[in-house]
Amino acid sequence: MTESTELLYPQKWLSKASTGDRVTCELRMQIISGRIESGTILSENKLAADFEVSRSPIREALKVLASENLIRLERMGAVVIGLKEKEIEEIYDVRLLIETFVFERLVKIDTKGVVRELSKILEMMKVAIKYQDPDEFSYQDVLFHETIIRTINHSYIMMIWNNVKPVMEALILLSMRNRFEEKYDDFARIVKNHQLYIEAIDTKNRDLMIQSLHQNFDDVQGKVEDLWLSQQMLSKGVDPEK
Amino acid sequence: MTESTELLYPQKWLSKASTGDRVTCELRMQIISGRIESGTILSENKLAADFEVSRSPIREALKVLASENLIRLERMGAVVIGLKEKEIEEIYDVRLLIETFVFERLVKIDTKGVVRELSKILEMMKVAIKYQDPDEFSYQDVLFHETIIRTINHSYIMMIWNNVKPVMEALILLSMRNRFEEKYDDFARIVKNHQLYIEAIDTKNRDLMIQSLHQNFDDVQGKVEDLWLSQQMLSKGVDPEK
DNA sequence: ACTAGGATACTTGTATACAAGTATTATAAA
DNA sequence: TTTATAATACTTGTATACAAGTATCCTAGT
Repeated sequence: MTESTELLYPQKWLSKASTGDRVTCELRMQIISGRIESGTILSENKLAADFEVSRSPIREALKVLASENLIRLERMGAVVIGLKEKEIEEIYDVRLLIETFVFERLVKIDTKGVVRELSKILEMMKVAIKYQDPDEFSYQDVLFHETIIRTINHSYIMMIWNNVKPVMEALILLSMRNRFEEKYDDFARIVKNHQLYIEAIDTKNRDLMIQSLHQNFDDVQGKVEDLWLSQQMLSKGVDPEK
Repeated sequence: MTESTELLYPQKWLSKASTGDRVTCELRMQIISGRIESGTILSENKLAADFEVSRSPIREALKVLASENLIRLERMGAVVIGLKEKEIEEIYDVRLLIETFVFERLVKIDTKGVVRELSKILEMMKVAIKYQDPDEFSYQDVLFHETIIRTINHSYIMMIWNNVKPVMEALILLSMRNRFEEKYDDFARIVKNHQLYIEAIDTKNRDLMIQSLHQNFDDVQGKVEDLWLSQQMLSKGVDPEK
């Protein structure tokens, strides 16, 4: 497989990243986007040849992706698992689990600071929409949720977040790029949901928070299937089943 | 630092493990036990010299320990974080989070199989007590909870478990070794709590489950401080404050 | 005495070499 | 034709070499 295909991960996010990190991010995107199909067996040597790097950063990347449940390390080669509907739902479960836990802590502390911070991020998201920059929008979206989580200062919840964050980031990135081209008016709703989330935190309204959290998920999940289909058609022609 | 100190991690659990895994497990135990104090700066070269292996398995170990929040990888060296009270409580949070989630799924499915399996494990735990084998007991204890979690077939919950499991394992291991020497009759209560847990799953009694989960935590947590003190005195003499 | 600058001894990240083990394939014998 | 065996081409795991960057310490100059 020659390297004639373009890179999926935003290069400007990798300005100071190591080769290992670059490989990790790019491989992750290729797996989640479906460019590398699930079931594929990856070999360290082959990947090293494809990426034109040594096995060291490749090994590093595979370890990370395995910890994210995107691949499964076996005796001979790494088997690509990828993200199917089941996995997407599971990630949703985890995110719901994390953020509801976080919310329970948030209602006990002063949230003025974080509300202000979230408002700023939301403004940034609006600007990203205005200038039609899906990558910037995705970055701010992920940052939005990370900011909320970081507030409660819980290192082991943060650990969980750090494990799901890259996958979520990739998922949102792909979804947003797709929608900037087709369903541009979706973004008004997304912004509104985030506004609702901020309000929930500000007023410490538990029900409102759950509601906006679910809606926010629907925003991503609803269009994921479209994404797959387009990606799959792009990569292997037709056959949209199985 | 010459290697005149004995190994903390059960060697028989490492029969087919790679050098990297051995280093990971041993380093984890040394950090959690306090033999390596928090704040210590670890260097790859020094560790490689101490363990008499190359830097490759050391690097692997440090990456894993960093993902478990036991160390923090920085520019020059890895800073040991370790487990203080705060971290222990956080791990407890995560475990409560996971297992309550799991329970909500369990009540919706047939639990005959898992109840039987758990009963078997509990029998094994009793045997381990009878023959005063703290390592075997700890193994079965961890297996008990893993079995519960595995039942719901949720790869991303499993991912979280896989991240906290090694830390919990080490914690339980150290705690149990300590208690086999001093508070032998604690085990009757532990067994009883596990019996309660099984019953909760069998009868799908949510309250009972929460109750036994909390008690089970108290079993571990209650004695953790003793453990620290003994370990700290063992490693650096006196001074039990700060 | 004190500061500036450079040599030195670290650090990590990547590439490469080697060892040991496993799947595959081809060949030879029944 | 089928089966057993041996050679080969993989695989991963570990060790080592090298490059680039950073902290430290020592020296020289003021």
